[in-house]
Amino acid sequence: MQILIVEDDKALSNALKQILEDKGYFCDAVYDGRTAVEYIGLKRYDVIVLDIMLPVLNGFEVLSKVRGAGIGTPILMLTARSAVSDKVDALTAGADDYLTKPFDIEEFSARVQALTRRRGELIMNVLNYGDLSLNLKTSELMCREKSVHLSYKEFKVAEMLFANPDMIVTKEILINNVWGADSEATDNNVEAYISFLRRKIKFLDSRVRIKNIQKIGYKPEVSDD
Amino acid sequence: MQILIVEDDKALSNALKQILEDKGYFCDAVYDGRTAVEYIGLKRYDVIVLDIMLPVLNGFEVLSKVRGAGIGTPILMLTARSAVSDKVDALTAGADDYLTKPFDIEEFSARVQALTRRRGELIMNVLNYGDLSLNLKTSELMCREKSVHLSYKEFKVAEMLFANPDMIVTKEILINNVWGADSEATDNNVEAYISFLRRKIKFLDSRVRIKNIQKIGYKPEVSDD
DNA sequence: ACATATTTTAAGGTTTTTTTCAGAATGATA
DNA sequence: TATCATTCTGAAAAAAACCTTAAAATATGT
Repeated sequence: MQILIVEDDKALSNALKQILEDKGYFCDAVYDGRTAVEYIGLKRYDVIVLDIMLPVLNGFEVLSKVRGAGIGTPILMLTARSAVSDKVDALTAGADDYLTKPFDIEEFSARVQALTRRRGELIMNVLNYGDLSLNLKTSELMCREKSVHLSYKEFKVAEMLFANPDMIVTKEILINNVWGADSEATDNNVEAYISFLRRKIKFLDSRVRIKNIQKIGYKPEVSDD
Repeated sequence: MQILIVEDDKALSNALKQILEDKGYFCDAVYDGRTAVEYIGLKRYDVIVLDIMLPVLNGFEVLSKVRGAGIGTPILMLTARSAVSDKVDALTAGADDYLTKPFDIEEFSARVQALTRRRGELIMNVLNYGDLSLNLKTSELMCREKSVHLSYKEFKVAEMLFANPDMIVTKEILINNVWGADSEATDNNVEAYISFLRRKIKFLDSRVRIKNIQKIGYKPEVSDD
């Protein structure tokens, strides 16, 4: 398990490194945003621990570059004060979890460990796709500043699509997973919900699109414009 | 099962080796393109995992040497970033599957496993013929940079032709497989679809042609010019 | 029970796919 | 070469799949 620690306070950085290495993780530590982006481009990490206050590029800038490059590595953000707006910013910017300084060591390892669970059974708070992030706890769909609430079924459909971005999700699969295998739901139900989701994604000014491949199914993609 | 890992990032290489050996595969790891070609010439592998960015010879060059030597070992390409053109290149150059870095471990093993299924029941994501490759999931037909979407029936016809490039596929077989044995479809339906396909293949500037043998059927071939 | 939010249903519109058909082109045969 | 059968192709019609929206029906919370 490879972890990147991005934290300019060297004392803290060393401490975190120590803690994680004791748990058997392999860690790289960097001390500014630009170097972090370089490292992330070069090597595959399982988790990135990212401070917000950083020289050169700050945490949010790093985050948006990373997500912008289509890299979905789980990110644990370290926010200085407990300012609510920072937490919210971190999550809307595509982080998977955040922790407010000062924090408890046990708390810290627990969060990292949660993020290293292999995907699928990963306990994530947030599911990222493109510039969108779906908060799995609150059903909020966010893109940069904006955010909308998804209804239960909208949420389930979005989760299906964004959790398996490589595969094309058929209407049948959606019906089975969202409405239930023995339901009466028709293709039109799915179509209606895809339409609802598209409207909300458009409202968020996201670059994500839900593409239809006739007779096969739906698949999310990131558009160019 | 013998697997060759061609990846110059030693950390990643070791990780992949570990993963595959845990699953019971025997792995060799090499760190540059030339050595890879040597190994492949010497020993028979069941799957080759091939990075694109490599010292001495890059992934594409290795791929074309291997295929040029008439070696058909399934190849899983690792492309950095999700640059679409790289994916397309990998597939058109004769790879059997690709994976975008960074990737999920489960995803990786699943792909390798898919490629080690004994041929015939091989689960392929892509069907190659000449300079064309047909994405079996998305119904995209690609040739170098370009790519077009095939409709359901176009796709089925193309699949029939390219999956059995040695045999001449009769109209009857096509009708049975694409339209269904009890359908009303006439020979002209087949002719129309062959025409659609030819137009799209021409649009892609491919060297593949669909040849007609009077009163018998159709067969794909690679033209000289 | 009321207001609010969610889900279902249905109808009309749009787009894509498929079929049809007629004329042109090609190939086989005498 | 003339004739006939087969195949090719483009345009248009028909069908199917999909999208969107509004309104009706349900569900949920206060």
